[in-house]
Amino acid sequence: MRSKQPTIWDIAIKLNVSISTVSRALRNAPDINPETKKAVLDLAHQLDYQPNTIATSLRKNKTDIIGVMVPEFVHAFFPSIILGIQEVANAAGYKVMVMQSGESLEIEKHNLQAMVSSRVDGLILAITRETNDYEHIISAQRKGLPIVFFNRVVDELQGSKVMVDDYKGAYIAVQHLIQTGCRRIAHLAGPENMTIGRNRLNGYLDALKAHQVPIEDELIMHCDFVDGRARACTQRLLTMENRPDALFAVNDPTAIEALICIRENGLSIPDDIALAGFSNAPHGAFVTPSLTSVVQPIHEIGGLAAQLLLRQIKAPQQFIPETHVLDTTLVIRQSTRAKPE
Amino acid sequence: MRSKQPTIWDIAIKLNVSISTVSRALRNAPDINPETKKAVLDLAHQLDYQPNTIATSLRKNKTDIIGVMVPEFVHAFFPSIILGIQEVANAAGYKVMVMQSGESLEIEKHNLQAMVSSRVDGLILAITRETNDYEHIISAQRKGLPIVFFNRVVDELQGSKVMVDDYKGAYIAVQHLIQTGCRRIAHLAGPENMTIGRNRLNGYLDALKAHQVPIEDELIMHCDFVDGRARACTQRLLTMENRPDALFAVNDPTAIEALICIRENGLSIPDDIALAGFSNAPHGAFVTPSLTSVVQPIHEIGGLAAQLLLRQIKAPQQFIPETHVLDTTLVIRQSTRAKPE
DNA sequence: TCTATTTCCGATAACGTTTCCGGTAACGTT
DNA sequence: AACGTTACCGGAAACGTTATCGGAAATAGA
Repeated sequence: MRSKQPTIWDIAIKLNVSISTVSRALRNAPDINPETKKAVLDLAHQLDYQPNTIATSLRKNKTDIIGVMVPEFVHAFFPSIILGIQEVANAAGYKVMVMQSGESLEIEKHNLQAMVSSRVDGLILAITRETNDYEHIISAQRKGLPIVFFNRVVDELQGSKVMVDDYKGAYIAVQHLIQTGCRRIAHLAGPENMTIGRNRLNGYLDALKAHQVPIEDELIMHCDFVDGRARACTQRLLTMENRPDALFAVNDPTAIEALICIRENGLSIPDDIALAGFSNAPHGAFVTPSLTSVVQPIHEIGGLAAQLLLRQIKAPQQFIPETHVLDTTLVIRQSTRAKPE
Repeated sequence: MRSKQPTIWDIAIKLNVSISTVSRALRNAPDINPETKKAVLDLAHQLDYQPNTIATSLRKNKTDIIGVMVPEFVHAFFPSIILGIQEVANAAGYKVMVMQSGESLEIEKHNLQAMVSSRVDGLILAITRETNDYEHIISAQRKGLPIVFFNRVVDELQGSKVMVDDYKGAYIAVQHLIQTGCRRIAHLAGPENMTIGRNRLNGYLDALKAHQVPIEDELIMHCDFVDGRARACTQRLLTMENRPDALFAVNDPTAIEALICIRENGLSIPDDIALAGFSNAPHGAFVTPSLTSVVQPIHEIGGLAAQLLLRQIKAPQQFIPETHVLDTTLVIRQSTRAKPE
């Protein structure tokens, strides 16, 4: 029963002109009589004609679609970034196709293939936490697919990258913990193969060194963004003979898991244990105690990534990869002690 | 510099066979010599050949893509549903294209056009809060596009619908407030043109009636899902001469706005004012006090919607629209008083 | 009046697939 | 020896556009 959609053929026949003329009218080409153009447009509107972008894409060899793949989007972080991407992409006449890898390398590979097969004009990508083999990505790049990486960035891949100053963010967060009197500061860390994890760890380490706080390896727990692991790690930390008096979490979801665990153990924040996160979302403001966190310009990340990608799409030959590092700042809330003066 | 991607032509020439043969090999058709098939597949793999789905879509007149449009996805509600959609869609060999309307009718229209133009095989849609004209949707349906509606559902449109038992959810939430001693219960309501808003309002009203609690019109505030309005409404309620002793919010984001407002006014929850929401997300568990809320089977909504859509796609002629109403239950947390015995 | 230019339009070949319709060769059956 | 079957393959049309090319008519320039 599916009624077929009208094509330029239908319009051409009804108006007794050629499909060339119809095509010209629809994509307002210069050499056409204003009257016939109007006739075509009127009929098109009357038939509720919608151009078949598939045919156009095949012919023009471009889809005007940019793909976005993120590990997940149930936390607000990636959705907010996608918002930023969509704004600049739509403004430039591009559509956005969103996929999620679910933190699975296999799905990432599969989705990437699908993107390549659908001939997206470019891709904005945050890799999986388990992505340690980059052949599928490099293969796509070899095919000429422009890719911009963000958030989860890795040295082995080349291409434009958008990241934030993870090192500085971690440094100032840990410094703040030290300055408010904490001495045994644990770190719920991210994956070490990713720049984001390494930089935050380094910021943590250097802040400790700079303030002559001894580094203890058993206080560094790798949670690696996997759900539930932060809770287990926190539990281990809390039952140590010499309990830490502060936690610095690699991101907010990790911090919130820790917060719940601490609360369940009947300890108070920040009196027994202070807690700082790395902001993925505005939600940290709503938990109690509200979360001290490093904030990053989320919206800007998406917009910038899209801009870089569009630039590369439009001039692929003279394009030189750029790495942008956006600034981070600390927002002090209730989960850390007030600065003593 | 963009290297062109290999086509079945390249394979055919290198192997000295026709493109028909290559095509047969790639989509393992029956009548082909196993040896030539192997040769084709080997070369395809070696060239890293990826079929051009655009050409396939044009030829086969279907894209194997289902579109999803939601009002927003920075809150966890819609992303969770999309997760459910993706699972069943991917399992059935479909890709999912996600768009958001940003609660704007204009963007909804534009995106819908884009979906129609890209010839998605079907659409799962939650309309905007300001969508009161349905011509664009009906027009798409006339073109034969199968559409399944969810969450934001409206009587004027026909097609399969997936919703939850809003009436019952609201009823039991308000009943619980009454049974824990609340007498002046305000409602932060949703838009009245949407079934979801009406049903929750009716549940609220009927619960009051059933327990002989007088209905006061000035306690019903229409926040209509717009950011910030719940806060203003709550503020108005709190400064009334005769302050309500409970709030029932149409959803959790609304409830959380109210919670913050109440907290800022120095009032305590649930002692001064009890608060209940309608669960869009698991986040209600993390705020303090944790939020009493009506829970709905979020994941199931997406999966069911996708199933209904796929069924309609595969047998459009003998398809009869179905409306599914999923069950809701109440989770009692700290934002309402404990049941008195 | 004749040529040169402009204005508008049609025919047609692509784009990369799938699919229908044949066609050849090898084989088995009478 | 003639025929029907089978197994495999190629040709070519089609999907709905865009873009190139050339041609006819109208206009301009001399």
